[in-house]
Amino acid sequence: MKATHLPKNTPHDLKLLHEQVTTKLSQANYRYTDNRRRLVETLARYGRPVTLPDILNAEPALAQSSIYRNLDLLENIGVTCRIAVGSEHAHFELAEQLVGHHHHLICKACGTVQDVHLDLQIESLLEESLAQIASRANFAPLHHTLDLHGRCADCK
Amino acid sequence: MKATHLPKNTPHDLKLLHEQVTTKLSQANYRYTDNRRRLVETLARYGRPVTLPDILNAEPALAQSSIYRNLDLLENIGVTCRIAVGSEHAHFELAEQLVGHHHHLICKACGTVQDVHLDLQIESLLEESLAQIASRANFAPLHHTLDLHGRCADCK
DNA sequence: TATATTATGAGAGTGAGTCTCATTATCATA
DNA sequence: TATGATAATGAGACTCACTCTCATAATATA
Repeated sequence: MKATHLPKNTPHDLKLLHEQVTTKLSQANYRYTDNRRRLVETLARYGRPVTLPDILNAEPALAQSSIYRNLDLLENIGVTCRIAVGSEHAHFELAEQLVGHHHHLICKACGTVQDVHLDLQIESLLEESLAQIASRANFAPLHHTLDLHGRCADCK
Repeated sequence: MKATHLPKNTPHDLKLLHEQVTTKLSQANYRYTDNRRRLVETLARYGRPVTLPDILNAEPALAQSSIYRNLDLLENIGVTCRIAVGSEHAHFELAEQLVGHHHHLICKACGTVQDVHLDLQIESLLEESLAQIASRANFAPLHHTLDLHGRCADCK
């Protein structure tokens, strides 16, 4: 359990984030309750995909069932994203619509996931290549995920 | 290792595959039992990542516990690979050491996973870029996974 | 053949995640 | 501000993919 990244939770970013989430929620006729606000803020503060225990660690007053329920709801309206890493806890983070397209470094030892950005040029080459592959397979592409597995700085 | 593209279940490929698995098993002091042989052959025949129900469907006589146990054992010696797709069943396929590096088309609707190959040139550019990212993050990379999510031909 | 080791299968056990439902909070309208 | 309608919450029961246990069976070695 390492310290959370800080540059992401500046008051300004948080304010903007809350505004965006407010919009998305109200468009779907949902309320931006305290629970949901705390959940979104926790994800923003971590700045990387986290598990339910991570969330509970940051916000022990939240109920497990409510967290899962809200993560599901938020995922459906494009605020949150669930990623399956291994067979243990799922990881959750803010959706790419909010924090931008990125990829993951996944530590085989401690399970921590870290966000990284691919060179834009390679990213677009990749997109192109994937589009070709998809059309060849008669597959309707939505998005891609690219993860690098290995050992993080702390574990290697 | 080019024979892994389409005719995956030709007798010749199967024979070669069994030879490779035999070697790996004996090196680890394990036996190539009937159960394991059937499991490997089933994965080879499917030619794409499959779930436990898929395996049971092809080989109903196998015991669930034995399948999971052997998939675990085979994964540890580099014969098999488990991939986490969603929150439902895990998917299993032959390891890249045996069938070559590849990527996945994952259908959001039916959950089916399909193997695809990326253009070699882009693949190496990607490798390079990922190596850079890893070294910048002081991360020891082992391998990467690239999945395209969307809807398969049958579901779109 | 005898003996030690490894593999198997049936079912019990585990635990992440979901569902239920009674309670509470919030909204809309008068 | 009341009042009724709707949405959200939390505690715990429940599900189900997966793992573990242990008695039995198969295989290897002496």
